[in-house]
Amino acid sequence: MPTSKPKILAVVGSTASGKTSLSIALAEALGGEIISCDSMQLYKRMDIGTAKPTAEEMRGIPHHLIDIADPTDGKGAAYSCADYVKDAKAAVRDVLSRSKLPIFCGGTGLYLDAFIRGGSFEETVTDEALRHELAEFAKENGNDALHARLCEVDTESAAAIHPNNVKRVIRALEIFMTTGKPKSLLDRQSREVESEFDFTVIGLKYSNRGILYDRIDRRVDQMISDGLIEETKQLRALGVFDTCPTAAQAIGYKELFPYLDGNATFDEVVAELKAATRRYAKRQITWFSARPYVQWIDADEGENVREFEDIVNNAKKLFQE
RNA sequence: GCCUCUGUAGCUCAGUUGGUAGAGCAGGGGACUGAAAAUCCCCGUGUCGUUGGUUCGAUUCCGACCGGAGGCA
Repeated sequence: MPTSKPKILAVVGSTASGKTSLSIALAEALGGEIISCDSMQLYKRMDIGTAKPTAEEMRGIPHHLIDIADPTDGKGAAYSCADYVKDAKAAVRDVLSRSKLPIFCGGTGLYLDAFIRGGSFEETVTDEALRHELAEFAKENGNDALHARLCEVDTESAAAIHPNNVKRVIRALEIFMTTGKPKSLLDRQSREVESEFDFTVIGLKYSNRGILYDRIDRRVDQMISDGLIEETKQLRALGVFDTCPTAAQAIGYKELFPYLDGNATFDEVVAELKAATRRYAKRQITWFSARPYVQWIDADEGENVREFEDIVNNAKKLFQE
């Protein structure tokens, strides 16, 4: 006889879709606390560029899994999806212990997906030296040669990963070489475990992509006037982008380097940052659209963004059904 | 005013020794459970500035005109 599972809410959507304010309004309305699901906001010091909610925006709602890793301590680099699943589980228990509703909010689809699907990962394995070695192998012998090596030990993963996707091929090989088990087997095992939670996942959707892109443009301009350039200089001075490869991937900083180095104009670099953010939004939309568990609500209607209150009410209705 | 260069995809440009054209970027679609704001895959018809001429056939050659860049007494 299965006992009823604890209910959990999640708000997803692309960058600049408005999920942060929606999640906070829902937390206020439903007595919840936010569990961030963002691979970049979890880093300390990276505030403006990651659009981390400010204390004012949080409106007193507790936020979890923000500022939990320090990109300057050298260890932040190792943070992975597996760590996230572990940390999220602890955060959910913590929130539930206070009889509050855990509300996930974030755009890192992989992290949320891994958590929702349940299951757990084997000991996190990362071997920088091995990665480097495999990358060299691919460079010297070609992508296909590296892919062939994966094919020998894990046909299933090899079939699922394009030979040119070297990063993924390396990761699959790394998993096999450090755990002795093929990634495809581990994935299958984790799929057999059912989630211990009852999830409602709400996605914010813009039928009119132009509206979303305008929001992105405006948000980038806002970040600039909030001091993004200064923040980038500080993070750079701290060596964040050299010592923390994951943080170095964040959109919002690396795009500005050419300007800071005098190799591009300010306008060029801002345009590039906007374009990079648009591309990211597109990838997020593709990802979330393919998740069967997402229930979509419209954020826009024709040429306009809908009333925030309507959006909140629709989300509440979906959760309570 | 004269001379030279230039006008091709939303942008930057390549090309056709005359048989209606192709790259990069942007954009669109997609994949993805262990680095994911990352990584990877697929998608290119556009009055070839306008208008006359030569030609079986012109975006390509010639002329004029219009726009842009540079040079010269």
